[in-house]
Amino acid sequence: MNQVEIAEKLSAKGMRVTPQRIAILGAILKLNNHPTAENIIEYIKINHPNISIGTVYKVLDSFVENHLLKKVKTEGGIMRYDPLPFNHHHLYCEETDRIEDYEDQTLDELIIDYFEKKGIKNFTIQNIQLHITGKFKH
Amino acid sequence: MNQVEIAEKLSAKGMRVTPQRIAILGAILKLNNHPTAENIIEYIKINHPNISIGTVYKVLDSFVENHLLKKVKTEGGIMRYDPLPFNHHHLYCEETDRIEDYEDQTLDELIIDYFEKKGIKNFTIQNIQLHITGKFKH
DNA sequence: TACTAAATGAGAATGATTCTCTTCTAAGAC
DNA sequence: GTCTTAGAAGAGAATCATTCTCATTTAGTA
Repeated sequence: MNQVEIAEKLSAKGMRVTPQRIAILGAILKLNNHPTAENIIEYIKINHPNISIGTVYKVLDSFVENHLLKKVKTEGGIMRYDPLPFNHHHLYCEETDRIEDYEDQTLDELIIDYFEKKGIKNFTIQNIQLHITGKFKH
Repeated sequence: MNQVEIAEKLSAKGMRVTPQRIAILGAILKLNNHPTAENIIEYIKINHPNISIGTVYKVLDSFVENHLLKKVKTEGGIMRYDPLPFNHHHLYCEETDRIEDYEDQTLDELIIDYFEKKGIKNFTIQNIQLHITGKFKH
């Protein structure tokens, strides 16, 4: 996704298009590894040494608010970010701290069907996400 | 679970039985809401005002290492803890920050069967956990 | 081109967690 | 029951991740 496309995404969300925001969203898409704020800061420092840490945190928050990003569920401590807007699942490797997206429409349908029939007492489901832990083979 | 049972659990894991450890694990079981370290500290301060914050963090870490607790997957920032040792799923209410355990053996079998047949390319599955977000009705 | 509300930069502040060093104690040996 | 000691705890400093504050800059509209 190039800068023009990113700018369009921002506009579409009613957000001002600033070089910092383009850089930050671009970094996340390029890194493509559910990065932490620190990963993102390190990455953009190369081409944008003047973007401040506070700005990165504020921009990330505004992206989450505007549904351009989602925070990844991890075991706490440090936030990680996910640019994929549509629902998907995650593969976690605890050894390497690597998180990969996992999409499986057949399984989605299976689970959605199951809960349409069964439901959960006293609970209205809004989203279902699988977190699969294990090991990557490479 | 009373103090004797907690002590037995600690012994069974080869851990020294100390009043602090009994108090901390007891608090988590009593709170029964995937508490943060701060929640736990506040709770045990009532009956154990001298247990230090550093101790609580160290004890929590040792419980995780010894499989007495698991860290809950959340969207980062603050760690929460889960005393249930066997696999289960979680219901998340983002409005209230409430997390409830969800067990569904039928669904477990369905998903395990599915992955036994299908598998995931380049990935060895170790555990599958559902994270269901939505709203509690009370 | 001018204007201004929104965004950014920079660094201080905050909160959550980890670290360090001294003191205490659980549990094993006798 | 006493002694010993490795492991645990207490206390507070240190670190880290994130948030806050205020002055300055700027995107986008008129």
